[in-house]
Amino acid sequence: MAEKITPRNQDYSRWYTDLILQAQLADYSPVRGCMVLRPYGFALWENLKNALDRRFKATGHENAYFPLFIPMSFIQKEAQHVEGFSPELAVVTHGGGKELEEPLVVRPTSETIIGEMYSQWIQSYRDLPVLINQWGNVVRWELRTRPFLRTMEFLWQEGHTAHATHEEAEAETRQMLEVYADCAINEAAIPVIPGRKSESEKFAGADTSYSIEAMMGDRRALQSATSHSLGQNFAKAFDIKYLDRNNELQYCWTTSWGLSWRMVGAIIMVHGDDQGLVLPPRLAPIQVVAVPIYKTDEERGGVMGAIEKVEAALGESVRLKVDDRDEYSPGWKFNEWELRGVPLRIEVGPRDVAKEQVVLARRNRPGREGKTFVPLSGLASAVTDALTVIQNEMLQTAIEFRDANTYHPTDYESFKEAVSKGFALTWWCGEIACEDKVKEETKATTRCIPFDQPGGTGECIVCSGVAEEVAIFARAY
RNA sequence: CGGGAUGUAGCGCAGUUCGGUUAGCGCGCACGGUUCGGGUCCGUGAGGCCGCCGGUUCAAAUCCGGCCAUCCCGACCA
Repeated sequence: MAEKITPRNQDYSRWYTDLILQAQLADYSPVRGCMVLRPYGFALWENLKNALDRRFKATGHENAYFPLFIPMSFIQKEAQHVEGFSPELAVVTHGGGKELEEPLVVRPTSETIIGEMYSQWIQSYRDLPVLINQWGNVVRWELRTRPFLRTMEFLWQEGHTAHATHEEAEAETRQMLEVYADCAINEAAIPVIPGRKSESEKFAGADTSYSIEAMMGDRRALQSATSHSLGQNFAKAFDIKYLDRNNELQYCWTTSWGLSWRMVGAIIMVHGDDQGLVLPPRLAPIQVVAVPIYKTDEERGGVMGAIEKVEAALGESVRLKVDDRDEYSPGWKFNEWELRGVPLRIEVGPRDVAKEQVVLARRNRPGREGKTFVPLSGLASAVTDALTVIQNEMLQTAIEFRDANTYHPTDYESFKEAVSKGFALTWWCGEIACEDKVKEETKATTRCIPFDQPGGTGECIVCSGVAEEVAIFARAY
């Protein structure tokens, strides 16, 4: 753990992997492109998962589980879908020592097998809507991988719903994007921009795709979650039909929406600094770490007594860890817990015991600035207040960073400069040709067409044609 | 799949040019002591198919051939 973290301005991507490995979120595995999620990383993912799951339940969804294996023929039923996913499928051709009659695909996503089941479960308008979510893993044969951001196997959730009308499906799609945005902003302290994907960027098989887009610490964009309005594409491919009130057979309208452990990567890159992780209090596996400081046995007794009072005062209200390891010095522990991103540290030394106080040190304000003295008597509320303050400050800092690096270019030259150093929010005519030109010349792509639009029309930044909407262009992960 | 690089202790590396006793160093690990309000210091010790297979040689981490793996840069991507 004594290794140094590569500074961000020296090599951002090494900084990123240094943090993941040294903070023990994850490790590389013997399998190329697959990572091991270590307990600390899993705890972070679990907290995110619980925060999302609460919201899913609150909006009427239930969890279920569908098979890992999907018959090859299922994938081929929806034309766009097969075209989009074929290059990255893992396929099982043998089982039990025999060649399979039909190869099985390891799911890259589950629209097809869930669609197949929905076609059996749905008969009547009375069966609708069907609102199911699945927590699981999927596999996509990626050529270049990075921990959390792009791994061959990843953990995620995928919601799949079926509705009687287009309007209802569209409302569901938008609602779930809102859920993601709310979770990103209020749990992960990541400001995200919700919007619509361009035609070229949308999900294989969707009518319309929506996403939330976030700016990372290197000013590149990360698509943090997506929600798709699938129209009747999958309903027609899988024969998902119902009888309406007039006894007429109708195809369902379906949706799907997903968020993966990629969000953990976003948390790292949005909040982390050169000392290590900075985790938002609401999701941090350890919210508060208490570090005792002493020299003699006598001091130890007094300090540990005070630590017990800290534990009693905080009770179950926060996720507290007491670092009573004897083999490390306090300074060593400070550095380690800062590396691991614990939002709030409590220091208790002999001087504090004498004054019946403790030191609170806030992770998001390094050094002396983030340290305050708090009397033991009012500790519980001081700690919960501090956690709230940290959560809010982290979001505020991230908003300011994003806004400071978002440009509104009005000519192509300044546009090119803008996407080389941040987000460009500007008029776009909607033509793929313009997107392609931008991509070729700058490596930037349209991230989304934000819901928040200025109105009116403008000149497309690329071709100067009439544009009715503004889009975010950026280099993306 | 194209271009570049690297495989030596758990991790990071030196040694390979020009073959030669017992393969080193730092960190980490174990033990003892010392220290403890911002990564203490000292001592002792454990730990190695030198990526794999083959060849040359009295002798290979070192030379030759093949293979494998990983990383970086490009084309595709939650």
